[in-house]
Amino acid sequence: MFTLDQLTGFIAVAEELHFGRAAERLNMTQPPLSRQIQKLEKSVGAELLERDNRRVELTAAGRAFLDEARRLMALANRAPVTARRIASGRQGHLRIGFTAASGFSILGPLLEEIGAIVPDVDIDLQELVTGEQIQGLLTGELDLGLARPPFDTEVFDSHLLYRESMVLAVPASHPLTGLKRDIENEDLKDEPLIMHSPTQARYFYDLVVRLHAVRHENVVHTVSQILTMVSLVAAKRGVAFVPHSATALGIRGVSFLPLASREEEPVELHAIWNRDAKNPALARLLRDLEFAAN
Amino acid sequence: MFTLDQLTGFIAVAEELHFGRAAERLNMTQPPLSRQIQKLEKSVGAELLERDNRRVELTAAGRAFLDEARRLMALANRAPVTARRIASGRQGHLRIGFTAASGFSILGPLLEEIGAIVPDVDIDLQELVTGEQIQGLLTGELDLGLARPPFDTEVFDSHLLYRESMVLAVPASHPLTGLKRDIENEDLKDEPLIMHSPTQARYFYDLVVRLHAVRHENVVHTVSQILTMVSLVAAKRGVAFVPHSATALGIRGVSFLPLASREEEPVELHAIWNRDAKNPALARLLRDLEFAAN
DNA sequence: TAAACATGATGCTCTCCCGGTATTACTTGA
DNA sequence: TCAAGTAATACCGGGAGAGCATCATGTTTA
Repeated sequence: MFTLDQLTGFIAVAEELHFGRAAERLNMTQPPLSRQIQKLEKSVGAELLERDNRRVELTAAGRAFLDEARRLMALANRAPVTARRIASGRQGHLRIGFTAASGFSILGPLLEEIGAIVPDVDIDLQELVTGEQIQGLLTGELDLGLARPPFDTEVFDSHLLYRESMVLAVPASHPLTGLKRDIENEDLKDEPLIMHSPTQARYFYDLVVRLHAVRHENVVHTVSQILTMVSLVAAKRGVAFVPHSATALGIRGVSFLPLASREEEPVELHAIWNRDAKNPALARLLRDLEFAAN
Repeated sequence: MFTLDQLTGFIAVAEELHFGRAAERLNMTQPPLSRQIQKLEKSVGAELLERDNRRVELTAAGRAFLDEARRLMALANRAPVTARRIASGRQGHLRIGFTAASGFSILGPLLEEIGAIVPDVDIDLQELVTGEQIQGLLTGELDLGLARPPFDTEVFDSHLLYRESMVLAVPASHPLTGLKRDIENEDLKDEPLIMHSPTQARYFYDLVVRLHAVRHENVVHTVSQILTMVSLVAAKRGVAFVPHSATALGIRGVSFLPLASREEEPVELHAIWNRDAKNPALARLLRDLEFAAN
């Protein structure tokens, strides 16, 4: 097999058509360059340059090989650059999971910020519920999640992205829409309720139970996605507790009413990532976004 | 700059994810392989493999670099093969000039033969009159010509491809078409004649003058291309001496009549080439077609 | 819990390759 | 016929790379 040095030598000679000048260009003397070319020709198995003591010219095989040699050197020069860019996180792939609700609030601005920080990193987006995101982060299929607590802080680092209030979604014609004050738990004691799934949407379930003293006998549906909830409200199946960002969903026939609550903005959205993830693009992103661990 | 050996080593380790087995595959021992990888990483400027004492795995940069390394090695392996094929004449370019008339006779079968002998050689065809072909062969813009004598046998080698008779082209309604015998020079003493150019079509000019005692006062046009001649005959401008292959042109309104002649098939077509042409594809073609020099 | 094992890294030595200097061989032009 | 130019060759010295022996460290096993 030939060496890249031999290729460099050959390219120089092919361009200069003169061993002495080519050697000068390569900061070496002529004899070793002659030998380089001889070895190259031997390993290629074809005469590349025709040379008598007066002139040097390319053979047909040499012209073709010159093309290949140039391509080879270009590739050889580019490969380390690419590798370094990936190692430094300026280039590469980033797989981001997000919940449907976050898609309507923080996702857009966040992606814009990411695009400004690492413009050459390809972003793969996947809409996934929190549980699926956790799974993906564990198996390495995901680099970053936009999800809700709780998660194992032994395994994951996180950064609070966003807080918002909880609001009550009601059918547009509902009597409560006439109320001039925040909704109290008492106002809902006879309302049919569309409730979060205690397994699939445990975060909301726990939050609503804790803050709003849900009467379980009022629950008419149990669902896991905010979008489904709002659709059911629009269909007049009942009322539902949803995060404020759900107002951006733009579904007709639904009104959103403020809730009286002990906590101002109890709904949290976190960016979470595997503590020992290896993706350099993630590392750079976290650094530049100043998502200090935890 | 890294070496191709380092790339080979890296590819082996990346595929085995085990230095010992990779070294075995490369017929070497493990320590120099470890050092190869270290040097490669240093020259690339990025960590490509993450290795503790138990496992080896690729970094993100390593995965990308592996792709590039494979491409590089594939190119490096292919380049000499291509060069050898071109040097042996099995691959490459062949530029062939031909006269319009030969395009209707020998060119098709010849190209078929060439395609069978050197299927991977690209053939560039150019229709050129003999003089232009000679020029092209001298400057190296052409490898092979299909042309008529004379040419300088000091510079060119040649091979007689084809002989044919001369025939007389006359308008379809012409009185001579009634004749039941070959045309004699005497029959043409009052016929308007479309004649070959003594400069541009010197071969035909000389031939016709020598064999058919042209009366110059009968010449109504002087043209250089057979196709033009036959068109003028069709337009009833006169009669013309053309090679027999002109009957294949398929122009309406023209009849071709046999000529009495001292020579059976006086019109020659030669393959000619520059004696010291360098194109290996030409050398192989001439060898395989058994076009012994001259 | 300690010993054996597995595996990548390191130290050392030897050989071979590569580059430099000096010289040769050959061609060309004055 | 000689001078100049240019690629090839001879010879030598330094450095890179391969192998062997060994180390460091983490895992498995008794």
